[in-house]
Amino acid sequence: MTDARPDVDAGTAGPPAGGPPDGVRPDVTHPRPTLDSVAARAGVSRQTVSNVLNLPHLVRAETARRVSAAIAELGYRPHRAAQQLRTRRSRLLGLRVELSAGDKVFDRFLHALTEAADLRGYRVMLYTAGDDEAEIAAYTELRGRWDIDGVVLTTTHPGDRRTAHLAGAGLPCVTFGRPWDDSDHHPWVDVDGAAGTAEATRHLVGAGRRRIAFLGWPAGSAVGDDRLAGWAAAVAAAGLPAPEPGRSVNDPQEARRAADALLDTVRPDAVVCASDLLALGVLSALTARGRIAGRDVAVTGFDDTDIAALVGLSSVAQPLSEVASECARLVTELVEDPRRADTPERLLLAPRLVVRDSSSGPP
Amino acid sequence: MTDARPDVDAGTAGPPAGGPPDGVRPDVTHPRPTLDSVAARAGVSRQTVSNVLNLPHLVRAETARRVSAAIAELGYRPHRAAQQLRTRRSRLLGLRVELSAGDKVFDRFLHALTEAADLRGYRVMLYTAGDDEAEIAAYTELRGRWDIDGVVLTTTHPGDRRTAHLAGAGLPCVTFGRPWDDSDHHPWVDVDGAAGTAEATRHLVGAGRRRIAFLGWPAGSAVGDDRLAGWAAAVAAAGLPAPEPGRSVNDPQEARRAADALLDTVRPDAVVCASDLLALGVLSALTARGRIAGRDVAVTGFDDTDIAALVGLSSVAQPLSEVASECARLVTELVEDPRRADTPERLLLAPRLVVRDSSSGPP
DNA sequence: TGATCGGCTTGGAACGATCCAATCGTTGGT
DNA sequence: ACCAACGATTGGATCGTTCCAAGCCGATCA
Repeated sequence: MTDARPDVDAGTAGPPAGGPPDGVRPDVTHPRPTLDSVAARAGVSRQTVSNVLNLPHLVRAETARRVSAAIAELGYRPHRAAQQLRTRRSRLLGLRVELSAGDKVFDRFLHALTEAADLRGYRVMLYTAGDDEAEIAAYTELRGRWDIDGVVLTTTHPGDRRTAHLAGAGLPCVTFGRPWDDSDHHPWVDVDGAAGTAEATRHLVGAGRRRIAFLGWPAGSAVGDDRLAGWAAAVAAAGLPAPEPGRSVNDPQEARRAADALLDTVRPDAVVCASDLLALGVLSALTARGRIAGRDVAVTGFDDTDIAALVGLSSVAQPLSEVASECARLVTELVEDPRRADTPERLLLAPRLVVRDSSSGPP
Repeated sequence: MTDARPDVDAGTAGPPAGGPPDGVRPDVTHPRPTLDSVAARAGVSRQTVSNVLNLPHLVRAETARRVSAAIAELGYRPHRAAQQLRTRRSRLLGLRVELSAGDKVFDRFLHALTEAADLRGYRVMLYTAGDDEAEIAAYTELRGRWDIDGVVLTTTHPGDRRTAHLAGAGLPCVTFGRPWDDSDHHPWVDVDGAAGTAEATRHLVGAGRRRIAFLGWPAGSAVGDDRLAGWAAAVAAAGLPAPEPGRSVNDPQEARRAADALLDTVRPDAVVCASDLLALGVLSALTARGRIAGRDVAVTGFDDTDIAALVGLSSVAQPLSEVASECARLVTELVEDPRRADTPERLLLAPRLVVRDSSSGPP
């Protein structure tokens, strides 16, 4: 349930009592309660009921009590469509549904965002788009026809034109992901990837590792460069060497090859990886040469996917619930007070390392 | 955000072209076009415009043309909230967002459903619920306040009380998943698990395997029993023995143990598994004893998850796009013509085996 | 020619909420 | 005791669409 208000509903206690399978009364018979019917019952006017709900300070306590009772008895709930027609607010947030790469990250974000939005009286409405241009085209429809109040964007990248369009259309938005170029005139929430790899690196240093390599994606990826930077800074801070990083795209075969090359050339006693999939490549390469992850070479991944838990891989976990609830907060605040657009908030949240066998053996 | 893609900038083609970043006109100045403004422009009445859109056969061709032109010029789009207020139809479908088990199944279904619904002029709205009772409680809010037209349920199970409640409340629904007990007075779409394991079994028979075992979940799981039945039927049809099935919950360690036991006692030359995770247990057990999957023992999984593709595991894939589009069709048809509730459609779609190395070597 | 019929078209009412201006009832000041 | 000021409450208008019953018009038929 969503509402924080005193809604009765009841319906719970009573046993099914046999007979037709509805503890729920078929509301078809009873017409839906409206402001007027509540007002009639409480012996006040329509507007007073509305005030009780929206501007309680205008109503005398005694009156408010009577009205609340009537609301509860009738099971009244304001009708969104009517509110929306009058106020031009839908309390609907748009979210583009992505085919995630199998890491449950988007899934979990989606779940958390739905809950966080719910707490604020908003709902998440989905849309799809083949690419950014299609998404930009979809905004017209989403705004004009469905009247969404705001948008949550999830995969920012350099040269992202979406936020500029949204700003131009006056549609509030937040991004999960920082803007990777200058255009940051919108609020955003992101996870500090560099802090994550840095924490992983420090953990390895603390475990006695001295030759810590990095396996990342090809240079030029914003997210990837960020994660690399964290490792580089941490090894430098520890006074350790920073061997040339390995590079691979996110593909099992390719990752395995890159891991092999890295093990051969660098001969590290630990590898920090930019993703769990890359880390799996390292684990596989280690197994193939009869070496044991966590004992011979420590390995860490990134994103704390199911696979990581499955194979005992230490991994950096993103605080997705927090990200989602901040996204919900920022975008709804912007909806409810557009002046905030002038001073957008930016949040960089710290991830946290989940330690498993792959990094906890003796050095 | 996280994104596993190493996205190089690209920056696409078009230069920002300088100037303010909006090809979009700020509609703030021009008030939103309404039926009335379109009517004025076309020189007809409000209702005629509405008829052009909703009941075109009532309007003379020439008039319709004029009206259409006016609609196009003004960029008019009917306002959902107003329509909804009048017609009591929101064109919103509710879907409970689940924390899936890491197999991308729910993700892909979600994406496909959003697209399929879109094609029919509907949108998917998300909600969460801790358990079925909470979900049932949420219906009141979703229906009464958000006015959703229908619900798509995704994880049916024996003793599922949700559909009965929805029927009682008169809220249309479809389930992805057949009802596992008698109460099937609602349309549903499901994937024929038995057909899937049967196909996998026949494939193994065709590849020369003669001692085909089954590794499933503990008895009593509806989905699991179904998948087992397909295997049992197929081995029987081939005149092969049906060894006692192995049983394990969906846990890596446990699956490995069960696989070991199965290999020891049954000594099969092929194993059909009820899930990819169980199949991974078999693969792991094989590797540990120096035997090669696909050559010594053929293995198939179920669900065609990423992991299956990753390790070259043959797996039964569900036709999720089709499931989603049928779900969308069934629920929207029900919304638009409630009489169909008397004769609910039921669809059992056949999955398809994706053959990989784990089952394609010589017997 | 005038009444009848059907096809299009029309304006008014309704959906259920909020905004607004006006009203009512108290209280306080003089 | 009267008026002003203020707080609480009221009825009417409004958002943009669809439903409804009535109206207009030209064509058909007696």
